Amino acid sequence: METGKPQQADSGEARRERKRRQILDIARDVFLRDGFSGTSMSEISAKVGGSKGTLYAYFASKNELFQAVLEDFLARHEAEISGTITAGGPPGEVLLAFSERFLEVLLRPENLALLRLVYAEAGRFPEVGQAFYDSGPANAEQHLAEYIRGAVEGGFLKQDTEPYLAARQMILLSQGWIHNRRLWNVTPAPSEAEIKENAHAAVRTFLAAFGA
Amino acid sequence: METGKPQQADSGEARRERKRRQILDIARDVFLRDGFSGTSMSEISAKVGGSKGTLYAYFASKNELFQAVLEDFLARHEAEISGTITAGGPPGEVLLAFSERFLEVLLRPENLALLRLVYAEAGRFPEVGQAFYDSGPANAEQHLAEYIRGAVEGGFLKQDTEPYLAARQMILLSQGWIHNRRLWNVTPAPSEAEIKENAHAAVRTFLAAFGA
DNA sequence: TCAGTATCGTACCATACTGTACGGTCAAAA
DNA sequence: TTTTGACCGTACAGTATGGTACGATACTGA
Repeated sequence: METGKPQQADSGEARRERKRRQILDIARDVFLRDGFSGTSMSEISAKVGGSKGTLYAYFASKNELFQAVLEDFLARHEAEISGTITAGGPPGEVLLAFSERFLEVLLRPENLALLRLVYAEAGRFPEVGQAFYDSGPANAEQHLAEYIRGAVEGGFLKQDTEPYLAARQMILLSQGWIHNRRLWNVTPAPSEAEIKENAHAAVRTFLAAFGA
Repeated sequence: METGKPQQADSGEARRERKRRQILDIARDVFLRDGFSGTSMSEISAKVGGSKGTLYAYFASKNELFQAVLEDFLARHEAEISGTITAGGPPGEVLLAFSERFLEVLLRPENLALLRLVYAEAGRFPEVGQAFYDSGPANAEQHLAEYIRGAVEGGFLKQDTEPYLAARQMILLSQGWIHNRRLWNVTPAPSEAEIKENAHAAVRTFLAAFGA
C-alpha cells in the first residue's frame, strides 16, 4: 500500500524484495477476504499494478503464493500472540493480563479472518493447519504451561497441577464465548469492558480449580 | 446414495420430495468437502445422475441450493446436539455425560466439516453464521444454563452462580483442546478414552469453580 | 388410451479462471 | 554507450464455471 513509485536507493536485490513484500501484502488481504478458491490471481495482479507475467515471475503458482502468504503472516504474528505471557509474577495478575491481551489479539479482524481461512483450508491442505498450529496455539500453550509450572513450584498453584492441562483450559476459557460468536459473525465487536469481564471470569474459574 | 431407481409407490409429490432429498444429500457432501466457491453445480448434477436442467428445476441457483443444504443439515442435527442434557440429576453425573457426548458429537467428521464450512462462509454470508448459531450453540447454551439454574436452586452449585456464564465456560471446557486440534487437522481422531479424560477434566474444573 | 409433465442428454452462452507467450520499454550495470 | 534483464501490456490457450435452451423420451394421472 505504501510503495507506489520506486524511490531512489532501490536497485537489484532490494527492489525485488520490496516488490515481493508488496505482492504478499496485497495477496494476504485478498486471500483473507475471499478464501483460497474464491481468490483470483488476476485480481491480485491487477491490484499490485503490474502484469500477470510479473506476478508469476515471483510466485510460480497460486498454491505457492498462498503458502508464502500464510508463512509470512504467521511469522509476523507469532511473536505477538505468544509474547502475551510475562513470567515471574503471581498468577492473579499475570493470568489476567494474559487473558485480556490474548482475547484482544484474537478478536482483531485480521486474526479472525486468518482463523476462518485456516479452518476452511486445513481439511484440504494439512500443512496449512500444521504451520498455523506450530506458530500460534502450540507456542501459546507451551509458554503458558511453562509459566504455570513455575507458579506451581513457587507455591502459587496446587501442587498436583498438570501444567499442560491447566494451560489448555486457561486458553479455552480466555478465548471465551465472544470469540466464537465473532467467528460465526453473530455479534458486533465487543467493548473493552466485555473483554476485561471475560478475562476476569476466566481467571476466577482457573484459580478456583488450580489455585493453592 | 440409497435411491438408485424409483420404487413402486412413488408418484407426484412424493417422487419430487425424494429427488429433492437425494440432491440435498449429495450436495451436502460436496459442499462440506470443497466449500462454497470450490463446489461446482456440474459436479453435483453429475453425481445426482440427471441433467443439469433438472437440478436447476429444483434449486434456482447455487446460492439457493447452498442455503437449503445448510437448513436441512442443521435441522437434522439440532436435536442431537442440544439433546445432550438430561435435566434433574446431580451435576457430577449430568455434566460428565453432557461433556462426553457433546465432544463426541462435535468430533464427528461431518460436524467438523460443517464447522469448517460455517466458519469459512460466515464472513461473507452472515445469515449462514446466524442460522448455525441459532440451531446449535445457542440451543446448547440455553439448555445447559437452564439445567444449571435448577442445580443452583437444588443446592448442588454455589448460590451466586450465573447460569449463562457457567454454561458457556462449561461448553468451552467440554469442547476442549482436542476439538481445535482436529479442526486444524494436526492430530488424528482421538480414542474414546481421551474423550472421557477431557470430560473428566472439564467437570473437575467446573465443579471446583461452581460446586457448592 | 392419451394429454401433460418431469426428466433426459446435449449443446450452448457468456464469463472467468490459471498459466503462458511475446514483443516492446525502461532503468540499472558494464 | 552498450548490454542485460526486469517489467509492462496484451493477447492467448485451455479449461471450468453458473446457468439456459431445446428437442426427445419416459412416465404419471385421468
